[in-house]
Amino acid sequence: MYTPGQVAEETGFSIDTLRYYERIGLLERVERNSAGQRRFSEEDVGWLGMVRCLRDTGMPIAEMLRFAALVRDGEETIGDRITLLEAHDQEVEEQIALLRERQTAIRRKIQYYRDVLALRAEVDSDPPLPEPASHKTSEEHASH
Amino acid sequence: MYTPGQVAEETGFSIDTLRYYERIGLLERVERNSAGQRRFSEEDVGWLGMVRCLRDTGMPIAEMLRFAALVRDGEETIGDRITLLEAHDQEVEEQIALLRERQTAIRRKIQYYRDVLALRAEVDSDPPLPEPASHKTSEEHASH
DNA sequence: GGTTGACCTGGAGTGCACTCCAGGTGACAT
DNA sequence: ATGTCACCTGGAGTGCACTCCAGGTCAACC
Repeated sequence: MYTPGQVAEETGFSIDTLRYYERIGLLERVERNSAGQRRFSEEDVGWLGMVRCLRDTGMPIAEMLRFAALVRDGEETIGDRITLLEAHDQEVEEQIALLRERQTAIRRKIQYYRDVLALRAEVDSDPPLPEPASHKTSEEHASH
Repeated sequence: MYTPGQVAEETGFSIDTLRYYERIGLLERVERNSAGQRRFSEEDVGWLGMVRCLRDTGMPIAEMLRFAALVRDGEETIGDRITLLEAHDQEVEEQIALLRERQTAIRRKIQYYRDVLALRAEVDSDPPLPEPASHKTSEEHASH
């Protein structure tokens, strides 16, 4: 049995968020002690671990609620749970791929800036080089 | 010169979003034709490509505005731009690492569900196996 | 017996990033 | 002339996921 503070500590959700999750039904009615304070079970904490995974991977709350409903409805929904999680896994895969792609572009940009600096340093240290006619370098972001 | 519709098409930002970006200064005052309609330059579109990278990798608008300000302030800010982008690149790296980690946990869960199904199929086909005393498998999510 | 400190409730407020709307303009096709 | 289409403006509204608040309850320590 864990106090709200302990669970907040362990799961990284704030106490307010835990209450919020209970209110909207993402967390099943948590037990209380005699004073009406929440006492989270091991199972609650385990479920919150799952919620954390799903949330950190961008699953909207509405879908987590659907998943929670499946879990509540017992073993006969395991097939559906697999389907749901696999679809989500696929989305995570795509998220990562997009991130990597964008990251590559950002790194190219960084390299571009580095090149500009290097070039400037070179020009500053050398006496003016013989330069081809036109100028006006039209700056960067024709990026691709 | 591109019409708003074309830019929306190319960059994936809605026309409303383009207007919004201009309003808040993320996009510099876009040129207009005689009728007051926007005509985006090649440079605008290039910049929007950068904005897309940053946005897709989770950079908040406030920070994109800081970056935009650096770009506006000319070449002497290139060092700062590199610093900013490198910090962001680092964050993207961490994002991806977290995503991968959570994904692994989700996949473990999927596998767990698969095992449950497999086990059930086995039990259903065989006659009841000799089973140790206690029951009530306390269900899943003590995940790890 | 008084003061922390951790918790409770219902409900209101926040921040972010858009998104929508009403009412209007100008260019072009039928 | 009459649509209709793509665009314009300022401002209001939306959706999501929290986060905060006022006022209150217990238990425990000084």
